[in-house]
Amino acid sequence: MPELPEVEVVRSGLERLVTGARFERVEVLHDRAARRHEGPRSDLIGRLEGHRIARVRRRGKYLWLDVADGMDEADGVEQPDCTSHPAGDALVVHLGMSGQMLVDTVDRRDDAADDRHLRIRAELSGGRVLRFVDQRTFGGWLVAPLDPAADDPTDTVPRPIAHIARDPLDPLYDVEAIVPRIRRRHSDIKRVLLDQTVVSGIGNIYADEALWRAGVHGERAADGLSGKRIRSVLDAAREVMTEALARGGTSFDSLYVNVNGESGYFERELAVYGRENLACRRCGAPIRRERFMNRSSYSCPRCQRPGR
DNA sequence: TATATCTCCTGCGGGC
DNA sequence: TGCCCGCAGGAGATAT
Repeated sequence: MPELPEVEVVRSGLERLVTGARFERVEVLHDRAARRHEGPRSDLIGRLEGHRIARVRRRGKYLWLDVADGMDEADGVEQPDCTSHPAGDALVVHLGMSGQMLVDTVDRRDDAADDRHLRIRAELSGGRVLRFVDQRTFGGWLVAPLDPAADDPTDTVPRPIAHIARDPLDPLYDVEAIVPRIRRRHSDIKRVLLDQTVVSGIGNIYADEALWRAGVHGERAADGLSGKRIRSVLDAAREVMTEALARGGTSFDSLYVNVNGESGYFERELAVYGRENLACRRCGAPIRRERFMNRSSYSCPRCQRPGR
């Protein structure tokens, strides 16, 4: 279940392996993988083939590849300036529940399990192959124009994700501006944390972990919490995701892997998520699992009081 | 306008 | 062994 740390691990891997490469051949093997692209799959393919990957960027759980005209290093031709913000298109990728972006060399033989769930395959210059593998097909690719960011005209963001808020690891993340926004919401604090238009990158796992660290129950009303409490929740979210990123992300199974197909190790350090009936690492009380928003929420009944 | 709920999807595990 | 059902959950669509 890729959340911000897992997506950042993938982004940094892609940045290292595919920046500067050119899309030579793109195959969309499953329509659902391109369902959010406006236009037929041929349009998506046409806007990638022959174009070069200038940068790999991320906001929250979305990552995108700036695609620019121009030749790559192998062509021996001068490249355009990648440090500016190129107007043009971006390949936007969302991993959904089970998406993987795998980078291999052309001569690697795909194994059967990957073949079964291979949704998009892209041959790149330099002999690499970028494969989008997605078992549950919640993820996908789309190509869209880059627009100036609303809060920074010198920055750009793909148009379909302009509504996504900056995440806690973003240099322009402004916690002081977010706290009053959250305090105006008449909704459960966990529901607000999962709203990607308020703060992005937080999913079910890290929401539970952040709330546990801050000692706040997820069903507390956001507009009933003090600014200090909300700030402590947001700070806890940033801390836990920073720690998870340092350990390569959280993996429960083979569904989340980096670009080399390797898993992260943060699952071992989760305090509440997936630990039903196990002792709270802080007070020893058994961790409780409850249904919330049609999914599971984990909390400590002693450290996190639901309030009145 | 704000908030809540539904829907999509596939593989796994448990129960029968 | 095979079938059925619940579960996992991000985010857009739809309902209230």
